[in-house]
Amino acid sequence: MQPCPVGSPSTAVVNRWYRAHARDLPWRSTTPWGVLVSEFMLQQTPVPRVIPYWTTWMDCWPTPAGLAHATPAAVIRAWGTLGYPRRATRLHEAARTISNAYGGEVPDTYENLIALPGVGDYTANAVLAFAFHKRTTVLDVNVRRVISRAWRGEQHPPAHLTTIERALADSLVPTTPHAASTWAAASMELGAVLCTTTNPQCTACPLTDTCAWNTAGQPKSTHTTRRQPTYTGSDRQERGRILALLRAHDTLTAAALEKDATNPEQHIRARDSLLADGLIATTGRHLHLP
DNA sequence: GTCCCGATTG
DNA sequence: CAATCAGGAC
Repeated sequence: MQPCPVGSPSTAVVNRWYRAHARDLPWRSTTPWGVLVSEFMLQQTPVPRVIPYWTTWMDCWPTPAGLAHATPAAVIRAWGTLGYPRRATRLHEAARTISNAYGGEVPDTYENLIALPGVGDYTANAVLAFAFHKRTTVLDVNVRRVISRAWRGEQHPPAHLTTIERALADSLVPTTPHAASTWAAASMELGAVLCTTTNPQCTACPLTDTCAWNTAGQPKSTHTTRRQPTYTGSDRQERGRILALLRAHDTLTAAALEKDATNPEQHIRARDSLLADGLIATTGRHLHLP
C-alpha cells in the first residue's frame, strides 16, 4: 500500500512555530552591538551559561566605544569562566576596530563583519540576520542538523560543510528579508530546543509529519562522529588553571604559578601559549593579566 | 587536519 | 567516564 502523501517540510511552518514558541532571550531585543556580543559568547557555549555574562557585559560596556576603552585585564576578568578566553580579546579588538574605523557603529556588510577578529562565516551572517534583518544564509550546527534531518533524511550533518549542503541551505532561505531573518532564528531555535543531537522531541516538532528523517523511521547515520580529545590533563586545562589564578590574584611569580602544576613541561607550554595569545603578560619574574 | 575552555548531561 | 555546546584561527 502507498505511504500517506504528507508533503515536504516547509520553512513557513517553522517560522510559524517560532513566533508561538520562541524563547525570550535578551539578545533578541537589543542593539547590533548586543547581538555581536551575544554571538561571540555563544560560540561553542550553551545559552543558559551565556545569559548572565551577557547581561553583566552589556551593563558594563553598552557600546563598542565603551569596550574599546577598557583594559585587556578588565575584559579578560569579565569573561570569567565562559571558556575560550581568546574570544574576549578578539571581541575587545573588534570593538576597537568598530570604534576607530566605523564610527562606533557595528558594520552591516558581510565584508566588513568577516574582517573583524573572531568573526567567521557563521557570526557575520548571524549579525546580518539578527541585527540588521538582512536576507542571508545562517548556518550553525543547529540549522545544519534541522536541514539534514527534515530535508535530507540524515540523522547528522557531515563533519564539514559540503557544497551540496550549502546549496540546499541557500535554496531554503525565504525570499523576503523579513521571512529570511525569521527563518534564521527559527531554524536555529528548532535545532536547539526540539531537533537536538540526542533525544530529539519529534512529537512536539512542527515538521514531525514532513521530516524526511522522522518519516523514514529515524535511521542512524553511517558516518562516524569525530570525538574531541579529553579535557582532563590537557594543555587547555592548564591554561584555564593559570588564568583562574591570575584572575584571583592580581600578580604572581612564575614559581608560584608553576607550584601546583600537574606537569612542569605542560605548564611552561601552557604559560608560553597564553603569553603568545596576549592573555597574560610578564613584568620581571611576575605574571599578571595584560 | 588541530587546537582552543568549561559547565552540564547521559 | 564521554559527548555536547548559536565557531574561529592556524
